[in-house]
Amino acid sequence: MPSPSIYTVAQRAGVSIATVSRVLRDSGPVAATTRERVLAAAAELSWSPNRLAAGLAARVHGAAGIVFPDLAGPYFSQVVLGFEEQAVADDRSALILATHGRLNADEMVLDLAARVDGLVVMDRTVTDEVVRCLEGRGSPVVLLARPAVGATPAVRAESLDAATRITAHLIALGHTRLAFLGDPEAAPDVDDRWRGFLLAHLEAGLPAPGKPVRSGFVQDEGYAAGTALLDDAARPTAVVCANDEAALGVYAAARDLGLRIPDDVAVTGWDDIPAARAVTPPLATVRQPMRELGRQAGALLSARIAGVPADSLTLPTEIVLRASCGPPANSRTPTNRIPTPTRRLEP
Amino acid sequence: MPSPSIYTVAQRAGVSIATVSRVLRDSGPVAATTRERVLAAAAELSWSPNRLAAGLAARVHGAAGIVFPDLAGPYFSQVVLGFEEQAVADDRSALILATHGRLNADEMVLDLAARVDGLVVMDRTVTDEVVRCLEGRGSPVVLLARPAVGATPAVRAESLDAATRITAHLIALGHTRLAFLGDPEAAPDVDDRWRGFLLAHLEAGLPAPGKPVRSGFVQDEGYAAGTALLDDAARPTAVVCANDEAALGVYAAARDLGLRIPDDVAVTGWDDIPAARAVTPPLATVRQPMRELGRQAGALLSARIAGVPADSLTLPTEIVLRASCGPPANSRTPTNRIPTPTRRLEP
DNA sequence: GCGCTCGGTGTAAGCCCTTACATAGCAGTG
DNA sequence: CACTGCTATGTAAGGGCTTACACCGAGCGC
Repeated sequence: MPSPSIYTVAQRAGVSIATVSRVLRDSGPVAATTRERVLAAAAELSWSPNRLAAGLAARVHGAAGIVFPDLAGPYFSQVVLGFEEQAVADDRSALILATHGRLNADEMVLDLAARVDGLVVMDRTVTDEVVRCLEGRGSPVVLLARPAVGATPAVRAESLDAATRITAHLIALGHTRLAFLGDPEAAPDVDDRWRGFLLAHLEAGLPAPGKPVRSGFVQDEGYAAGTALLDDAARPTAVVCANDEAALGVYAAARDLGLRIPDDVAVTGWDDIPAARAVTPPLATVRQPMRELGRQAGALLSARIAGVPADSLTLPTEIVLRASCGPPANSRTPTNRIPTPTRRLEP
Repeated sequence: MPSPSIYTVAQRAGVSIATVSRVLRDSGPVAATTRERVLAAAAELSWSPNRLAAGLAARVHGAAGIVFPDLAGPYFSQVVLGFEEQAVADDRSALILATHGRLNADEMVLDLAARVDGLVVMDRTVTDEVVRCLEGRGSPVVLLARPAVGATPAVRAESLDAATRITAHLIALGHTRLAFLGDPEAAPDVDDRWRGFLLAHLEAGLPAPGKPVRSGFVQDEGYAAGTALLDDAARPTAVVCANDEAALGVYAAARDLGLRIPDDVAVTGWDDIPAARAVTPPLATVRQPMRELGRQAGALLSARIAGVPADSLTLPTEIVLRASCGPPANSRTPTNRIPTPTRRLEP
């Protein structure tokens, strides 16, 4: 038995397919009794309209996609979840695409674009070139955690200023040998954090720090980089990490080297993942509104899909000072927060 | 200018639309020179076939979906990522749907089913009823981390045995007052863990333990539950947690209550998330192949979509003993692993 | 030379909807 | 009572692709 179609339902309800469509989409007037009959017929056949056909006719996909490098750690998960929430709120399905190492990322993204009404593109997953190509083909794009491209808006969390200030805080505590752990080339946000780190040195009149100690976003890489960095008599007294998970790797490295945090080495992270509060000492970090980033990107995308031009947006971050960056180890609930203001980028 | 269609391309290449389709789908014979011309025409117009139309004609969505409760923590992220990998490998897009608290989950899942070729359904997101309904409508389903339903197969990680053994390990260390932290009603897997916990008591001839201390999967809930549990003179000497994040919440609770792990209280988790190795002392836990769960579910789904009947599958877990569960605190690299065998459920 | 097989191509019939436009009935006007 | 203005419904034209089937010419065995 072939699955029922709008024709089957129309026949059973004794109306035309146009009326069935009207009932379902609630477009155009339908008599109450007719509506009942149609609904009943649809229920009896347990029919639901074929999305493919509906989309084809209406020229709409009813779906939005998000492209991200990986789903490693809370940051990406939360962003994706925020995006999904917004998509559902806008009555769209959410498609995901992780590029990881995949070399044909461009191709995959282009392919994905053919099945959605718009796309959120994170980080360095694809080149600006591809973004322009997408827009050229009529796919609205919103960038996330990377700079705007032409008329394509970007949603970001403030990084530069927060990085400057958390570094300045460490310097104010007396640290003079600081290291940055992370890879500025891995993501635009990390580059901002690195530049803030540099800026704080400049502003404090300190000599320029050493090059970044390259590390990815995962704990294992933080452990490896942290071990290399700290297993040295000339080790820094403070390590500013590009994200919390790498910082947790440094925690493990310090523990395995017999170093105490913050007495022997101060550590800061970025993101404020839950584990940051579970470790001892609690990890000082910069909180960014991960879920909100995804949600806002989704909302901007919806606007663009609707034809409304959208401006770029920078969400505020919040410095969260905790015991890992130097306050006496005996302080019990070190959660002072210094908010930074929201700001909108000029178009 | 309307976007190009297969007709535009055919015209430009001087062939019929059938030939264009053949070139693109590589179905049927096409002369090499003709192929070139078509490809060139498509490139010049930067045309790519409309997926909606293609899907409609071929009666295929080229997409698979996964339904999960939330994306909180590494477990769900990794599972989803594994699923995405498999989907891409099978040349399908991945759709996600988080049900969170949303009360109309059933409806949303049914809606999602209308836009994919098959669905992976995790945990208690929807009832068995809905699963049957989906299958009834011709949507293949694979269950994940929940029991099979009729002919719908399930992919799971072994829980009962591992829970029995890690509890037995604690008992062997001399613990007699153990508590289980987690909500057996929250997820079938947690229920298995709870039953394993009970079983170990039985086997050891210990009196039945108290009821589970209810807690969700997130750290904050673990903290709250842990605080309530430990802030009591009659506190247990060991806490078996339903997952690592809740266990990390217990870590924070213990710290805030001035209790030492494992001297004052032993703690175990579940999942073996990266942070389990970063905390001090390292967290003993049960590793489950999170990514692999998602991948296998995706693979089974592909099989079912292809019309191949698929059997349920249980993946092995691995007990990872670390300092949190009792070995002297000075032991440095406590990573003994006790593997459990893979097994297949009989159909 | 003759029918045959077969590679290469075109024709046209769907796939299942949405929606502009046409039609019909009916209550309310002047 | 003809006419207007609705509301309720039907008709039919797509939307952009896949694919069964028909067709045509060329190489081939005999």
